[in-house]
Amino acid sequence: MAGVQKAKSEETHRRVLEAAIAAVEAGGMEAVNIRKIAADAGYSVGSVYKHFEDQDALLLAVNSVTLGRIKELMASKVETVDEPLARLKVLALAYLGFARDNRNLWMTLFSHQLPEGKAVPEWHIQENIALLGFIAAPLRELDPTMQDEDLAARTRTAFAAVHGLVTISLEARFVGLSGEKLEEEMNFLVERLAG
Amino acid sequence: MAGVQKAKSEETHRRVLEAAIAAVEAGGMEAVNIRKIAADAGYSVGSVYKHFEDQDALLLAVNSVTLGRIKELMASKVETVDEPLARLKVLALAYLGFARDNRNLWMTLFSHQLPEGKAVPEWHIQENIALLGFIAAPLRELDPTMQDEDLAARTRTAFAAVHGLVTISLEARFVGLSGEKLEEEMNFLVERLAG
DNA sequence: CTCAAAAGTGAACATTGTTCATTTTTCTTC
DNA sequence: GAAGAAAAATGAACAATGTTCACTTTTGAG
Repeated sequence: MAGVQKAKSEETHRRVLEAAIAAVEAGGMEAVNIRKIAADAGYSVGSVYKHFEDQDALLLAVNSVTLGRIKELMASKVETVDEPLARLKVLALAYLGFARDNRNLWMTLFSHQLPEGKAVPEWHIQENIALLGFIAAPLRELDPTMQDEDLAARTRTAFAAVHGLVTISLEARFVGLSGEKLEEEMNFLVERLAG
Repeated sequence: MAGVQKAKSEETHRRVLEAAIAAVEAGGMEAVNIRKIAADAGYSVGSVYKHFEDQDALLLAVNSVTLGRIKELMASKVETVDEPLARLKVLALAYLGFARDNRNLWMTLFSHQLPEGKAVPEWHIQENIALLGFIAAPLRELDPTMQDEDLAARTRTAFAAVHGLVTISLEARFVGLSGEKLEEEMNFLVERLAG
């Protein structure tokens, strides 16, 4: 009759996290209200704190899931294209597509900030850096002679540029480009940077 | 003996806004606590609300000042360089420099989000778009044959790419490039996009 | 069966954005 | 200058929400 505690603990963790993800999807970061999350998941407020140290930790967990989804999406795209430059374009468009289709998750991923003094945990930094691998590989293929250090810098630059275009396109403060035109600009950007 | 009301009103507005700017500079967006702002400015909470509809409006005012400073900085740089490509590089590095030197103001400018349903006021959108003019001009010089519509899109793309590089470099979640290497990448980015 | 540990609860507290009835100051009119 | 209206300023009170913790219930081990 052993294992009930473990199963219960895991289910609670999962259901709380799922409720938090659903809340973010529905209403963005601001919608993560501990009382609401607890009620949605079917527990009391106290139980949430048994599984997540505080609201920031919960949001970090949500962001970790989001990053996982992005990584999964990119992994599925990588296999479909051989030619390095074309692959980079597909990756960039996939990243853009994810942001468009999952606006709230994506914005939470990048706008949630830990309070001053609290450092981003190393495992989460690694999750982010892992994404860069998808970009580094084709860049390496395009220029095998590049030094490792330069490749690393160039990879970050390429990612950052694409990320910026996605960011600005979603910003209400700028009148973003929409639809096809945006995708054209994305292709232009990748071609100029990597071509 | 007239004009006292106007002067008082203006001074209160100014001092509240100054306190809010100081708070953001010192501790970021989260440091904007109405009670603290009121105390710092030397007024009661109620007075803050006589001049700013709510916290979002106050932050919007702070962001407007920040944008003004960025604009001023860019305007001062534009005059120093004739050659279009070099001017773009100077502008990009100035933008990066501002973000580094005014991290909290810069991050507040781009991470403060209005609650769902509240639209960014048109005057603030215009303030943002005004920045693009600095970029559009040299791009036009570099390619006078470009269609207006294409120039507008290319301008946004160039700005977005630079903005992305700045963003990522400030993100704790990524291990950003630092110092000289970052400036090298910025120059590379501008050259590839506009050169 | 008994007791310790883990899971779960929810009242209570602290912080903070916001409102509004009230007071104080300034302006206008006579 | 006096009186009333309008504006400026106040701060207590309310509501929402993150967090804690003493307590109850459930599970596991001996």
